[in-house]
Amino acid sequence: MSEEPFVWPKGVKKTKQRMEIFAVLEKSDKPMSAFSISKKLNGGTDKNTWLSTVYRTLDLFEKEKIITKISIMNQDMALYTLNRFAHHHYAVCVDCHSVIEMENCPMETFDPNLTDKNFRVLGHKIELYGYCNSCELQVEK
Amino acid sequence: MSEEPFVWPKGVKKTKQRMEIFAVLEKSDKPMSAFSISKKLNGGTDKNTWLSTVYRTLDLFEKEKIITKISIMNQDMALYTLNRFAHHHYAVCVDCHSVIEMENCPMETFDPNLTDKNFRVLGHKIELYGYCNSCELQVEK
DNA sequence: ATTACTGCAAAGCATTTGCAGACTG
DNA sequence: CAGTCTGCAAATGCTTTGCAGTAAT
Repeated sequence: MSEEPFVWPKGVKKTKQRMEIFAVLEKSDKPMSAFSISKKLNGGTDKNTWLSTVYRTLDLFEKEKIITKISIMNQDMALYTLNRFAHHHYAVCVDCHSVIEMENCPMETFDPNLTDKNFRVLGHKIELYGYCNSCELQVEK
Repeated sequence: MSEEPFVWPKGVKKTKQRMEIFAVLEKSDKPMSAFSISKKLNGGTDKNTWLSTVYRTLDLFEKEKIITKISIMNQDMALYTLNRFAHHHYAVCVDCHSVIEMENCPMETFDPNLTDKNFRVLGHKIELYGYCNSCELQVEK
């Protein structure tokens, strides 16, 4: 289940804040926004403090390949998720914006056929959109 | 090649601005940002005017299913493309942000397997990212 | 001690909104 | 003419940045 706990890069200080942010991401099975992370950190309070630190930490983690930043259609905030859980793709409800994980990846069996264009593929991002169960039921309103 | 020219929805006025914005999108084979559209409209000048109208028109077009709004990873601006060209997917250079179109769609032959989760899939969005040819050559810098 | 990090406040930037005047049908 | 649109300017909301004090190594 747990992979190696992950090593702090040298020169990077292991602060309380960073460890807490990591812990929050680790406990969540869904990608989180900077704001929702900071809310968790502040114990539910809406204190705006921390937010810039959260962003800076997320940038750092992303640079260090610890997390992945994803930006979802019609959602104004970026979401972040531990790479441990990465290479998952998501289905997003166009109504309530809830996020469901896809079990497998269409790209596993697909050749994008870009070699003639000299494009070196590093990765990919896939999103489905549609209606989740509860919003589907209310579509007529 | 050309599908039906598309009908203006009733109640929606056919103004000079809207027609020009449509024309710009029609001439471009790549998705464009609101800003780049407005630059084209202003004949290359950086006039900030128009921008809100461009956004409003793009929102309208999107609502009327004339265009599709896409938001690309690590790119802060939304991009818009005529649906006539839609259901294409893109490879984006992580360095210079140039956009290359993919010829075919991995989802054509893929079952996301979400029916058990009661998610009604309306559509999808796929992006590859990596290095385009010219950036690949400069990677060492 | 050094060097990196945090909190705070202020700035940036894409996008949205309010409003009065201008234009379409 | 009536009802929509446009331009302008100001507001919004997420994210970034500068700086002086604080904490990690």
